[in-house]
Amino acid sequence: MAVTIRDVARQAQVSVSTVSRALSAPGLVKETTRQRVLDVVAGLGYQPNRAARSLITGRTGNLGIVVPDLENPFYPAVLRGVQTRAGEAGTSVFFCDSREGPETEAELVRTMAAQVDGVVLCSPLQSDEVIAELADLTPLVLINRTVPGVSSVLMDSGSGMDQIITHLESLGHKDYVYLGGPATAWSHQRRLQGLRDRAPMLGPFEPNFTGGLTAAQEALKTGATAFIAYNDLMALGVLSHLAEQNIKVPAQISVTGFDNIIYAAMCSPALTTVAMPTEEAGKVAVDLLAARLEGAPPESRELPTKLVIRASTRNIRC
Amino acid sequence: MAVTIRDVARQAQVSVSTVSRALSAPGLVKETTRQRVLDVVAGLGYQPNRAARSLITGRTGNLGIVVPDLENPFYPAVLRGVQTRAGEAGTSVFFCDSREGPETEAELVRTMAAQVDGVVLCSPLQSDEVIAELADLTPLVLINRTVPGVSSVLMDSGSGMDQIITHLESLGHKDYVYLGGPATAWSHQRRLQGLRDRAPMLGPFEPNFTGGLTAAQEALKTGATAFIAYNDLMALGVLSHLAEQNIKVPAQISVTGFDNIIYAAMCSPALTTVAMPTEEAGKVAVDLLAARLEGAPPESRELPTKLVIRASTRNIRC
DNA sequence: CTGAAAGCGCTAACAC
DNA sequence: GTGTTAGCGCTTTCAG
Repeated sequence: MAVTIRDVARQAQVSVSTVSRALSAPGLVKETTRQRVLDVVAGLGYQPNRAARSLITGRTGNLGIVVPDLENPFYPAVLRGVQTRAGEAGTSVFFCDSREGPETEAELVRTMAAQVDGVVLCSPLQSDEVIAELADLTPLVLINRTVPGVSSVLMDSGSGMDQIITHLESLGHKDYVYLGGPATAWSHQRRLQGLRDRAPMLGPFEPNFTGGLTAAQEALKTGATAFIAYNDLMALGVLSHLAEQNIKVPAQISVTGFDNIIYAAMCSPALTTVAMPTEEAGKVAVDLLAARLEGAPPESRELPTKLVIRASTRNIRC
Repeated sequence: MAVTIRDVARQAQVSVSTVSRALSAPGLVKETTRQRVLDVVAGLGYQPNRAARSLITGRTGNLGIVVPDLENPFYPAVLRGVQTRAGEAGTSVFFCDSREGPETEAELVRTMAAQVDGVVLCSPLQSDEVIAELADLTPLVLINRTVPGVSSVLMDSGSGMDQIITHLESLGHKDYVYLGGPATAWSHQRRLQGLRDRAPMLGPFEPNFTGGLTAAQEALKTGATAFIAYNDLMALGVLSHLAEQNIKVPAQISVTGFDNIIYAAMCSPALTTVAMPTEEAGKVAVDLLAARLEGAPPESRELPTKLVIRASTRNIRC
């Protein structure tokens, strides 16, 4: 059997409560005794039993995150941020991939709720009602989605779209088209708002490579000189289809994405895209969750985005 | 406060032990009472408190996985497999990214050990000794690594290398070079074995895009007609460098990778590579872990790999 | 087949 | 400052 708090107490010649206090409320115990306890703890390699602790405190010291698609590098990046910040606080993170399934998403949160102190929900596809219900079950922080009364961290998609269009127009493009993502995705709606009817929207398409393949076909029919993809994965699909059709990017058509996933810099031509503060968003989400656990009211934070100009966009006159 | 087993017992007019049995040892209770209990459970929405349960059983019902680099799509794929199989068993999974840091890796396993029933360790860079020590701490399953006395699931890298070379030679290549990965990586060693000195090795290089950039530079000096990259990420870097140098792939040089990450099909030219049964490996790892928990001895399983021929390799005479 | 009771390891009143 | 004690919610003997 593992070493328990009693073993430590016995060897340090104090009571179990003193050991407990020395460990979790250092201020309440005399420095010398505390040191003695700590020495014994180190000597015995004592590790408090989390189950016992959480049984009594009601806290698990864990947090959960559910993402819609781990194959989209956008989410691993968020995950890293969450892990980093959570790790600093000694919190472990449960992870789940909902595979773009709204019901799965809700189900996963419900399952997690029982064993975490709170969950981070990335780009949920659920209705506001369901999300509000989930937030009722466990402290919730949304990423890229707002629901009244629920904390969230947003990445400014609207401004990102604005930056893309400004860039495109500065290159002389007048005829561009937006290749839309899932209608229920908050990011998509925000990008649409940023578009302000300055370009027609096609779609919705699946927010992945395959979706981009399809989107490119439709977009070609419009005669537009620039394609604005909902995200990088889709843009990669667009690039691939255009390459296959022997259409030169950016000579004939300019293409932009969203997210700045690592492959955006690796493909050719390298993709002009909007960088999202993914890792930062993960960290902020953990902070917001921590605040909620301390009793703070729900809060929303919006992080800035920034256009990254690479090789997939070019002056129309060239 | 949440509903407890006592609430259920009271309402179902049975003792708590009967409720407990109805839930976790259905055979020990009369069918009719069991049904009554189950009805009450459903009605009240009772969920057993995991902390209390694990305090007494010593099991957490969780498992952990640590991967070296979540940005390499290879690992999200493994993660998915793990999640899928674990989910079927009602097990949750803790996740951690060691960012290619051997000490971090060990530290993460130690931290996890306290709160999981076992951990899956992907492509560890640690020494056999450290891994054996970790395996002593908690049931361990290795992916892409063998250590005596520890369960592992392997993907047949040697055969993959063999398939690549056979393919290359069938295309008339005689002069090819292997761009090596981290010397401590088991996969790298296995690939080297598969090479059987039929080609020189360069490197080691970092197993990522940047590493590929560097590797391509060195490889070009050799005058080889085909570059075999340690993995796809590296191959992507190679492709990128060659494109930049205006060297045509596969017309002038053929390039192959390993892993068949999703981007291998998305880049241009699409990459000839060795498909790894990543998701399957994740599932098998969970199975092996479950077996160990049941008291089975350590076991190793090797999964087959398969060459996927795409557009980055071509007959040397074309 | 079912119930009573004894803890699992820890924290948090409550005393001193 | 420190010790004593009563549980947290559950499983598991042990009786019946």
